[in-house]
Amino acid sequence: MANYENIFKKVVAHCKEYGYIFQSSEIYDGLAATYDYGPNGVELKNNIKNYWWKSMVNMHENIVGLDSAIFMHPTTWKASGHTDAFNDPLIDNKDSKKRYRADILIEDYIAKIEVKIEKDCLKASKRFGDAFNKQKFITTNSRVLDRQKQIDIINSKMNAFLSKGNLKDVKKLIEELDIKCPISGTNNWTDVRQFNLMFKTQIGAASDNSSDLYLRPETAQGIFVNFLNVQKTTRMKIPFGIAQIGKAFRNEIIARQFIFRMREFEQMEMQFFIRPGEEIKWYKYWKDFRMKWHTSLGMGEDNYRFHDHETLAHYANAATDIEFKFPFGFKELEGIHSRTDFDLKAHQECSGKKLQYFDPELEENYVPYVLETSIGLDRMFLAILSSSFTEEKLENGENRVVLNIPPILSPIKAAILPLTKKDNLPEKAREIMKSLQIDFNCQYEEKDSIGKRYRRQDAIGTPYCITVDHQTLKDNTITLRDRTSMKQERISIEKLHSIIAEKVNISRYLG
RNA sequence: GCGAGUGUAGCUCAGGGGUAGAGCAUCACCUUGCCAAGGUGAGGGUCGUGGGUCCGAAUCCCAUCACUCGCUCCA
Repeated sequence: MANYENIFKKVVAHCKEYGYIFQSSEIYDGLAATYDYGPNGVELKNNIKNYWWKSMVNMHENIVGLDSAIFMHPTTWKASGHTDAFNDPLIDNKDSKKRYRADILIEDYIAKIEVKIEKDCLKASKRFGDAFNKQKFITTNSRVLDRQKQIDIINSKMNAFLSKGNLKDVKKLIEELDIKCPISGTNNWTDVRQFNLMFKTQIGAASDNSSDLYLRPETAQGIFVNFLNVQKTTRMKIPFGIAQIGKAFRNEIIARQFIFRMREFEQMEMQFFIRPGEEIKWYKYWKDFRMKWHTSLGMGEDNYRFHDHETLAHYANAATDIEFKFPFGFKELEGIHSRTDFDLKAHQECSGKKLQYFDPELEENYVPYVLETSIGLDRMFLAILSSSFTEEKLENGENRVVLNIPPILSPIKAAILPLTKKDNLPEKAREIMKSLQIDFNCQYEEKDSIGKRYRRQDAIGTPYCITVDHQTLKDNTITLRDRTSMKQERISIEKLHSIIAEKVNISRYLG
């Protein structure tokens, strides 16, 4: 485990040293869990986006793209359930230092009373034997009725306090019920505090007549509210999908582990609209398809696994995660959720606009069901970097650090290196650079020894190094060095373009 | 928010009351020319910030800020 942490630290340091990721606002001591993508980072990120977009949008006739705004009408979040579900009242026990959701503490207390009722029933059924009628017992037995009354009172009090945001009374209720911390066994509680997991901001420059807005906590809702716009303008027929890449914001209580969990992050989402009743078929299809996308990159099939959810979110009836083996263990990389018609129905109710589809085959109107695939772009970035980071011991005893990034995703595809700075080699090298850079991101370097330049390119994951030497001037050949094997091959300049193109050709991966 | 740890050069770190250090990196010149480490020279730091103790603080004390890790949350 210590070794894993070590590798993770090295990856983080490597990201900074080679221009992949910087701490945000570093000159002001940084901002917690916020990071900037440097020159190589932004290239890798764009390449990941492109690889996803190609596979999801361009290669599916029935999936189209969208880029919806980060600002949305506040009612959106009412409809999606985020305004309620993203608001957690939290309370700490001062003795055990444990933090709990205040409402769950109370609910657990209620659950205990319910267990008592069950026990009463059990006892009674033994006593009455076959004549026992549970329904009748519950509605008539005075002890059960008392317990039920207690539950109802607690529930209504809690709901009243929570909906009014009356946190002091929530604490009072916990104290009245003498709810104790399961760890410390004491009722030494802090005040209840509200954690709003959505970022709030205002629209309108004058603060007195501005209205509250939220930064979107997921991109999906922009797709749902545009469902009809997209369907009508593209004349899509169900089943069809809408894909979107964009930033989302969550005020996580803790945001840690480098770019794995940030408050500002980027998602690549696709919502697939289907006939009600066909969700399991499509759930299976997308599970399979998305896993194939991941393994197509060749980063090792053992590094991925599914984690099916047992408890489901308020909108889902089936859910799985694709987990990746990060340096700190298997963690969620992508989610595939069967979201039923929860979202569209909720928007239909909140907006008063019909969000239905007329199915010509079935000759009926319905609110489509939705199958979602949602992958964290930053997590994908971290997955690629942490799995491609390699420290090697070479035969001559030297160490080499190389990023074995899948070539199609590498920020730089080829480095063009004149062996020396003289004898017209730089001019020749720049000539080659010109012929390649329109199709491939290339880098020219003439500083330092050739070995040093190779290692620098290894460290940023450049798949090919092209070295121009004196022989090049005579016969138009160069040496082509492969990043992973370090093998060199003498080839003619005319062949260069097709060799690189073959290596980074997307159909090699997704074909 | 609580607990622990860390802040010294671009990076990795040493120094623990008496003139601010090393390696790597950077820049210049020379040398070499296919796998990071040749030579000479140069630049770069109010030792996270503020206060205190002291003749004197990077060093001791107090406060504060930031980051890292752990706990609570995670659609």
